[in-house]
Amino acid sequence: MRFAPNPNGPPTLGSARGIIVNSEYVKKYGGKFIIRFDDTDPVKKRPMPEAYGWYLEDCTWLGAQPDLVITASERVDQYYPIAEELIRRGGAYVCGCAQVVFKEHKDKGIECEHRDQTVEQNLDLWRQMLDGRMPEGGAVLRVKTDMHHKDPAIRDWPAFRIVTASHPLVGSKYRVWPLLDFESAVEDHLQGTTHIIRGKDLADSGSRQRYLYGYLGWEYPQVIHWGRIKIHQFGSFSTSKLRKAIEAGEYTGWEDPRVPTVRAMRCRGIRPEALRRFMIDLGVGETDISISMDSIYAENRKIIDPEANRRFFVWEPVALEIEGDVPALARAPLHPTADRGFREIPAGKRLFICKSDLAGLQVGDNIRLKDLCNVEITSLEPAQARFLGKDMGKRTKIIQWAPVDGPKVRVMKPDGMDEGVGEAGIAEELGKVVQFERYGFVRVNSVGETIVANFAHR
RNA sequence: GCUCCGGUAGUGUAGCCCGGCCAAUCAUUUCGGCCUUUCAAGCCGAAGACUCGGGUUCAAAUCCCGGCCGGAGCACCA
Repeated sequence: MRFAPNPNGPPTLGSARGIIVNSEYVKKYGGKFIIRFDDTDPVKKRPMPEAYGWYLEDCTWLGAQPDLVITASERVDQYYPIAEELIRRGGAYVCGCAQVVFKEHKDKGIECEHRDQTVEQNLDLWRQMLDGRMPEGGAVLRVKTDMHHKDPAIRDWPAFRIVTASHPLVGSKYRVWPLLDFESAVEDHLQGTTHIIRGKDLADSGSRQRYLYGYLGWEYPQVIHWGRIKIHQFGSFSTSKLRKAIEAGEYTGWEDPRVPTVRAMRCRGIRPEALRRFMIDLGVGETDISISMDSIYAENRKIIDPEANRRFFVWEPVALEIEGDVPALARAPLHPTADRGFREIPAGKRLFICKSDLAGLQVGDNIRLKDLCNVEITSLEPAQARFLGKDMGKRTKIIQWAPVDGPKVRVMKPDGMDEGVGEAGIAEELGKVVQFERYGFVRVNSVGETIVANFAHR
């Protein structure tokens, strides 16, 4: 099995599906999981040098360590002898038609004059392509299929073209570059690929590539196609679009919580196992699907809920003055069910509560400040209350609070940000996932003057 | 225009190949209830689907034909 990305950005959730499902089949049935970088276009889909490493990192994080990593751009000279053999067997010809001309021939099912060239003529022209006597755009090497094939998409397809631009990885080492159908077909054979899962946008590739396999006497792998995947919360996205948006400064980078990359998920505290379960559950259907992050979040919650410590965070804080014997210190459990000890939070007569909580209160209401005490609201503006006692008593509304000298906390969310004050202990959770009570799960990303956390989900 | 591929609850998914055990699985979602020092989690319950029309058959989600709807390919992109 293989996963064959173009490294023009880091893996997205769409890539994650390919990585996870392919590697899962290998885990289940044996075989090898290969990452193959299809980076044979130095211009239109120009690869990004950093992205190669990003793929490997994210694969490992996703629990899909590849058995082999190959990079097409470093192997182009291995493709040339195969092209030559193909020409010798009469399976390909050098076509000098202008693009628009050939397009018309294709649509009408007309064979061009280059198709009848002899093997010797083709070999000579091929060498001219290789050694620079042929200009860029001057000719392509075409695989002979059938110009009367009922599906125009299959008719004599191009296998190599001349590109003089420098490649980010191998520079100007090659001037004749293979196109995907050729490169992919040859590598699949070279690596002994038995099963391919790929997007249904490549469904016609099989028909094209079978001609090549036929000329060379190779056996074509089993293929499954799957539909497009869309995510409600992110809409449709493409790596190149994201890249533009990031370069334009719309996002802080590839790890921005608003972006559907694997690394952004990691920085939000989404666990690889949650992604794996989700992607495996999706299966390999051919239907286009439009999924919701909710399912991923639900999987993730099952994993992190038992592990995440609880902390107080008050967004849009407003001060509440309390009259009476408010304890100076609160002892709150780090986790509601697991026996993990307590955290101590300084309290006192002046505390922060959420503006939205205050908005739901009326004078005379009794509320519980969680793990601290009960109070009765005596005034709304300014917010004032009276200490009632430390005991819980009968059921009352329970809200969280924060000390007035607590650290500033900023939570970056997929759809904005929240700012407020939290308990000092949050700083101890750097890099970890915690639950801000009555708010949601976050990953603490940086600790400084302001603590910055990325929102995972509720 | 030519070609190919799909269509099960709001969203995914199982079942379809090899027709009956399907008054259709599981998850998510939404809504109730229980529990609870979080509007979390957990537990209990409810809601909600075979695209339509023909045909074959004792019997169709499953097989056949047609319509409708959706997606993809027809690049010197991947």
